[in-house]
This record gives sequence, structure tokens and C-alpha cells, in this order.
Amino acid sequence: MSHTPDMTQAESATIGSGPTKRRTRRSPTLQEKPSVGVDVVIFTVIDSDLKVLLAKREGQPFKGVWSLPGGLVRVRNSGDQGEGIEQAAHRELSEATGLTPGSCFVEQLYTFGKAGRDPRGRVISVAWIALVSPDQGRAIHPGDQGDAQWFSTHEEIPWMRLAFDHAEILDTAVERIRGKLDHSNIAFELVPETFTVAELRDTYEAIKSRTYDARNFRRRFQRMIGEGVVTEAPGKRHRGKARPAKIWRLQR
Amino acid sequence: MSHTPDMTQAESATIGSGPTKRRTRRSPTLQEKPSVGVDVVIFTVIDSDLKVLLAKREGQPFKGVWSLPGGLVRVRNSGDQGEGIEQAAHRELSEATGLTPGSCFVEQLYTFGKAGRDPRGRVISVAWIALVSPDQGRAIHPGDQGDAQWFSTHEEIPWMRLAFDHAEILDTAVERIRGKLDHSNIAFELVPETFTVAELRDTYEAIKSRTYDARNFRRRFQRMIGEGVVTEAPGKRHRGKARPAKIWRLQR
DNA sequence: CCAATAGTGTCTTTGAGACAATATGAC
DNA sequence: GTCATATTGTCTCAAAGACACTATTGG
Repeated sequence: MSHTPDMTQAESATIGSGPTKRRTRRSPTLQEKPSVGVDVVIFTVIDSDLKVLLAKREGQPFKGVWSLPGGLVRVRNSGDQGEGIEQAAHRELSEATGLTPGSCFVEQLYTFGKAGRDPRGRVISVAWIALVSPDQGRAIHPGDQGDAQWFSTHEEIPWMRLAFDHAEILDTAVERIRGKLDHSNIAFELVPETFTVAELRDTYEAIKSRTYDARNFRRRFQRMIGEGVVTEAPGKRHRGKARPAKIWRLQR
Repeated sequence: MSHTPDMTQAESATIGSGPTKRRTRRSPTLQEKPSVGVDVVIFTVIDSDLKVLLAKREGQPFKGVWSLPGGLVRVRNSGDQGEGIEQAAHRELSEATGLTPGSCFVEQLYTFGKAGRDPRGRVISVAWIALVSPDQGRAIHPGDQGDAQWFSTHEEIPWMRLAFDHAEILDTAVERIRGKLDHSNIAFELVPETFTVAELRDTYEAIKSRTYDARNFRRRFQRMIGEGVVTEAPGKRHRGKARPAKIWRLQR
């Protein structure tokens, strides 16, 4: 960053200060500022289905339309300068879900800043992904008053119209977690504290929209056991009238 | 995005509008705005070494300190709302290098928005990665007046102090291209229009800071030939007094 | 015994890494 | 011929995909 933000009207600010031989020097014009927001794509897996939390907009524009939870970053230009953008994301997540900040996985997704994406004025939005465990997910809005709700990314979302460019943000988010699924441990964020191999596999299938061969999947899981990534937990879990499964937990 | 930006003093803006049962409703307080900038991490490979373009800061703070090229996004809150953030990145890239916008690979890296990262006031910076081919890279600042310069990421950068949080941004950028190297075609952006297998391998080695077995690397390359990713180009290239190598080019 | 899911094992293919031998052109 | 690099090929191992079989429970 080598910008010179326009702090006060009094300051004679120069816009930018990079390598400037070829740069057009601008007179001390004050650069107008955009609003900066955060939008959080909150995922969970319930009933072997990848779901996202949407909120119904209360004001114009897009009043009554479903949208990603989000809000403006709280900023000050003096003193402590307000909250960081990551902090803002955690705050919005917390407000949307009631979960205590820091209780689930949050990662920055992408920043959306095309001109015109908000009709009211220039808004640049830093989008985040949050992964909420099924336990927590089911607890959220157990029949809310209709202002926030889980939607299936496979059944409902494709047919919905979302506010602003939120459809694009959501698409980007789904692609991101799909891409990371096989090369990271994010799946464990979308599974209960203790889980069976089949439950973990269901989660993989929900995210990827494909099936995994149970036997090959188990082999991958064996490797994780060998590496000490997961450990057996006490108890068994029954599914129907069949043989019960062992219980596992992530080794933190 | 479901924020309500503070457009005018007259408007009764509500901060945010997510799922709000638990949200604290704020009176129509106007949210202060941050400045939003773009910083571009411009890479090239010269002499089998990964280099980054830095600019010497002309003003306070960090006057005289090397920093990433960057500047503020040009924004308006009425009319066309100004330039998009990607457009701003291309503009900064163009200003720093003299290259025509769109002539090289640009991808968003990450957005840095901790409070206090700029002592002058709240600045949120969207960082970008640009990859410049050696041909273009060598042409840039062929002995400039010292305000912009290529630095070796392996030799010089580790010992330098950079302005703001630019060291962190640069680290993130290097990690990113290292991570993408083996799963994408970005290496071809850091190689001349036509190249030999050895040159491509040198580029891989420069980025990853490791050696690749020439024979195994060639096998990977063979696969790319089979997939039609690369095609043989006319001519041969000599390196020393040894056997000349075939020339290849990326199949766009 | 039967139904249904849990768990184990085999065969094959693909790609990565280690390593040896041959080909070609400058000198 | 010699030197230096280009190019081809072999062997081994790790991991993924396809697929068959045994184990354990409820009924």
C-alpha cells in the first residue's frame, strides 16, 4: 500500500505515490471513498445436504429478497481506526447465527468491487466463508420468525433470485470449498464433534455433489488414522437395523 | 451485500440489515468510510530468479522505503461510481510498468484490512498478483531513475524492510503462486512466448526454490504435449556449446 | 435366517521420484 | 573426439478407482 488516504480536508493529499515517472500527477483532489462491507457465506451440512444461511432483506433495495448476511465494516479514521475486516466478518457471523465469535471456521473468500454492484452508491464487499457444524447449524433458527433460514444449495438456491451480486459470491464460495475439500481438513468443520466414517463421507458427497466409493473413501480415512489426524472415540453409532459404526474425532 | 451505505447525510441509513433478531439496531448514525486501495505484487523471472517490482516511496510515511506499487481506487458515489477494483489494479500495474493494461496475467490475492495498518487513517487494501513475462520484465526500467526496481525474492527481499504491511502481502503472494504452480498453467506467464523445456523448468525452480529432476519434469511436459496444452514451435535454441533444444509455445 | 450397513482386501492404473543410458551439436 | 546439454527410458512407490468379500447387528 502506497496510497495517501485523504485524511482531512486540510491535508494536501496526493493520490497514490507508486513508481511515478509515467504517472499522471494529480492535484490535491480529495478522493471520494467507498463504503466497505463484509458478506458471509455461512455453510452447514444438514441431512447430508450442503446448506447456506440467507437473510431476508428488510430495506430497499431488494426489499424482501434473500441475501447473504452482511454489513458495513465499522471504521474510524482517528484513534484505533475501528474494527479489522476479519473482526467485522466474525461480528456479522455472530449476529446472523447467535454463535459466539471464534467458535467456527472463518476464511476470507474474495473481494467484490465492481462499480454499480450496489445501486445506492459505491460499496466494496469483502466476502468470507464460515463453516458451521451440523450441531450448531441445527440449533440456528429452530423455526425463526422468517428473517433467516437455511437453504439447500442443490435444491432451492439454483432457482432463487438473490440480492445484489450475491449469487456470484455464493457460486465462488461453493467452488472454493469444493476445491479445498480434498487438500485440507475443512470437511471436519461440517461434521459433528464425533462422527462415523459414513457421516464424513456423506459430507464429502454433499459438498462435491458426487458419490465416493465407500471402500476407497475408507482407505483414505485409514491413512488419516495412521497420520494421527483422527482418533477413535468411545461408543458406537447405529444407523437403522444394521451393524453399528465406530466413532471418531478430529485430533486437534 | 446487504449493507446500507451512507449515501448522503439526508438519508436515514441503517447499518447493515442481515438477519437481525439478535442484532442491535443502531440509530441513523453515519458510518465513517475507509479509503480503499489496491497493491500489486508484480512478479517476473529473470536469470532464473523470481523477482518482484518495488517502488520507492516519495512521501510520508515510510518516505524512501521500498513498497509495493499501489494507489487508491477511484470512486464516485454518484453516476457510474468510478472504476472497479480489478480495473484499478490494472491501472496501477500499467502505471508501474508502462505495460498496456490486459497484457499480462492479473489475479486477486487477498484483502488486507487490519485496523492501524496505515498510520494516517483507515485504509483497506485489495492486493493483486501480476505475472510479467521475462521479455516484458527485462524491458521495464532499463536503468530507471531509481524509483522502481526489480528485487530478487531470494537474495534481497529477505533482508529488506518494506513499508506498511507489504512484507506480509509479499509473503502471501509468494505462497499463493507456489501453491498454484503445480495445479495450473501460471508458469507459462513467466516464460517467454516460446521456450524450451529447460527454461520452463528453471522457472518452476525459481518459484519453488527447489530443483526438479530434469527427466521427471520432462515426463510431465510430455503429458502436456499429449493434452495439446503446448505445441512445438519452429527453430531451436542453443545453450552453450551443447545440443540445441526444441522450442515450444503454449497453445492458447 | 434375512436385511442392511460396517469393515477388509485385491487388482489395476496413474503419476511422482530416483536413477542410467543414448543423442546431438559446438569446439 | 570431447564436452555439455537434450532426450528417451526403467524401476519403484504412493494413491486413486473399480470391484468382491466378510463381519456384525436388529428383526
